[in-house]
This record gives sequence, C-alpha cells and structure tokens, in this order.
Amino acid sequence: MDKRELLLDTALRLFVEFGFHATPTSKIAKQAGIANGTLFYFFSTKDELIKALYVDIKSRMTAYILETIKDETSLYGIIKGYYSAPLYWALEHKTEFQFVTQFSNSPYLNQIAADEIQKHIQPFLDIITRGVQEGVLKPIDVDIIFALIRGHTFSINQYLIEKPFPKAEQDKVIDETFYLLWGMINNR
Amino acid sequence: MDKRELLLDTALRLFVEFGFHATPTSKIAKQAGIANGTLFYFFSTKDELIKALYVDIKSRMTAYILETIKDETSLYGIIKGYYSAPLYWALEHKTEFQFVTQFSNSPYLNQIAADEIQKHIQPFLDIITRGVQEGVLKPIDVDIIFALIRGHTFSINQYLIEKPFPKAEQDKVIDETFYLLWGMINNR
DNA sequence: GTCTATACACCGATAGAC
DNA sequence: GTCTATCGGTGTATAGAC
Repeated sequence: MDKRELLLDTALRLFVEFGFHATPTSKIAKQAGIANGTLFYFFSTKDELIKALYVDIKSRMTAYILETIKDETSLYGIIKGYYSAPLYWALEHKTEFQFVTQFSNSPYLNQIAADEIQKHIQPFLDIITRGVQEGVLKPIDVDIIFALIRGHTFSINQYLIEKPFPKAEQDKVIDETFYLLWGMINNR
Repeated sequence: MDKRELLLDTALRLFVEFGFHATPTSKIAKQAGIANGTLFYFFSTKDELIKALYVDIKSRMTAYILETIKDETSLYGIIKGYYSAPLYWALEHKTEFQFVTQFSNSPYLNQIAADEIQKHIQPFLDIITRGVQEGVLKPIDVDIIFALIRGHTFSINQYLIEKPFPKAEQDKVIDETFYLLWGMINNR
C-alpha cells in the first residue's frame, strides 16, 4: 500500500470512530506512520482528504456492484443484484460503508458535485425505468422505487450490523428481505 | 424563547448547514445575539450542547407521534401512524429531522445512552410484536419489520425533501407508500 | 517525496465584574 | 444570569532541508 492509500485507510478508521471533527490531521499522519507535512503533499487540505476518501470508496463499491450484476440478464436478476451486492459489500467493508453513510448524511455531501453522485446511480435508475415501462415493476414514480430500494438496503444493513449472524444466516436475511422488497415493487 | 432555547435553535441551523466541526461555539453565540460566555453557562461543553439538542428534538418528535396515534385503536391505524407521523413532522421540521439524521449517523450517537434511544422505540416494537403474535403481520423477526418501516420512512422523507410537492401531493405520496409498505409486512 | 520544525489562527472554556 | 476579556491548547497548513 502506498502512502496515499495508507493515509486514506487510516483516516477512514479514525473518522468512523471519532468523527471528522475529533480527528486531527496530525493524528491521521501519526497513526499511519507518516510525517504530518507529507499528508499535505498528497491532500492540499483536510477537506480534500475527506472528499477524496468518499469518491474513492464510492468508486470501489460501484465497481463491485457492476461486477456482480454483469452476467445478469433478467430485470429480476439485475434488481436483485443492485439490492444485494451493496449489502454483501457492506458486510465485507463495514467501516467503509459506515463512512459513506456518515458522509452522505453530513453537509460534506454538498461539496460533492451532483454529477459525481448521479453517475453512480444513473444506470440503476435506467434499469428501474425499463422495469416500469415493461410492466415488470408497478407504475410508480421511478424515484420512489429507487428511494424504497435504497431505504431497504440501508435499514437491512443496519440490522445486519447490529446482529452479528453467521454467514449462512446473513445470506438468508438478504434473500428473504429481497423477496419482501420484490413483492412490494413487482407488478403482479 | 428564552436564551437556552435560542442557543439550541441557532445551533441547530448552523450544525445542519455547516456541520458540527465547522460551527464554532463563538458563531452560535454571536448569531443568537448572546455572549460567548453565556453559552457555557447553559451548556458546560460544546458536546453537551450537541447532545442536549438531540435529546430535545427527539422528545418533541416522539411527543408528536404519540399525540397523533393516541386515538387509534386498530393495529393498522397505529402502524400507519408510526409511519406517517414522522413524515408529517419532518415536513414541518425539515432542519430538525436533518439534524437527527446527521447525528444518528455520526459517532456522536454512541455518546447517547442506549436506554435513552430505547425508550423512544420500545412502544413501537411492542406494537409490532403484538401484530406478529396476532397474525396481522408476517411471521418475521420483529427487528426486521422495525428496520424496514424505518428505512421506508427515511427514504420517503429524502424523496419528499428533494421534490417540493404541494401539500396535497405530499399527502398522496405518504398514503400510497404506506399502502406499499403495509402490503409488504401484512400477513395476507 | 518525505521529513522536521514551526507559524499563527482559532476555538473551547474560564475568570471575574456587574 | 449575563457580560467582557482573555488564556492555554490544539490544529491546519507552510517553509525549507534533505
């Protein structure tokens, strides 16, 4: 891991444990075993570091999701992938997911350009739109369907964090909650 | 409004706009038209102020919810109240709701005693438990049902914030999304 | 690129008068 | 209770050597 990555990784853990405020750059550098000044060689300000961390994690999560669904052909399979992949990723990357949640609900989000956010969700919105057009999904506003799926993901992730089930049980929860979700948005 | 309330109210707006970090106590006091030192007469530390604000808002929101559902007798009516009341409250108290969301997803939440949080959600958990026992709700883990309802509330609130509908349309969204939610957890 | 040393602004919190 | 004045500590960021 190069120094830049090491700084991001250390910052991630500290931010999630103590928050942005209570995590000085000096602490990040020290715990990463890197000189204070070097941090500012890679990131011109602390805010830049925070934003870079967000963009970085988001990209990796999106890449994982796209990799997961790449062989799915049915709308059902794709939507299931868009629901379950983030959950599986979150289980393997708890801290990262917590950071994204924390960041997304803080004023920092406003510092991220709208199109940076849009580019991650647009493909999924397109899929939902297709689902509605083809009559597979209920004729509801696409943004509502998107919001509902997202809310599901968010809350089931919280649930899985609070209850440390064995792997098999986790899979079952993800499967069964998708079944519930699908029943809600599916146009029967 | 007394000075304590005025400080809380001013802090609320600043925290939501700039975050905890970028909001110094001096700015809060100044914008509230109150001397810097006086802030520390009411709140011994900045963290105390932040926590007091959270407890304060949570209490008011809970009071509103309980008031809303107090005449409901059916499980359906009570659960609908528990879903829709927070949304109506959030529409009237956008900043407050945003603050609670921000706080709940930050490490500050750990500073709040578990039973302080529990006391707000326990009555609702009891209702859900009853619903499952009576066969009105699907036989799923109560905490999952709770998580799903909460996720619904959260995401539909985001949706309503992003799309500034007229009142009638908002009511319709809340009603229809509850219908979807109910269809998902109801034991048909 | 990476380090050490340091500037200096700022903030949380206190002291003490009224 | 409320104010003014201020201190000590801390944190971001820079300068400059290597």
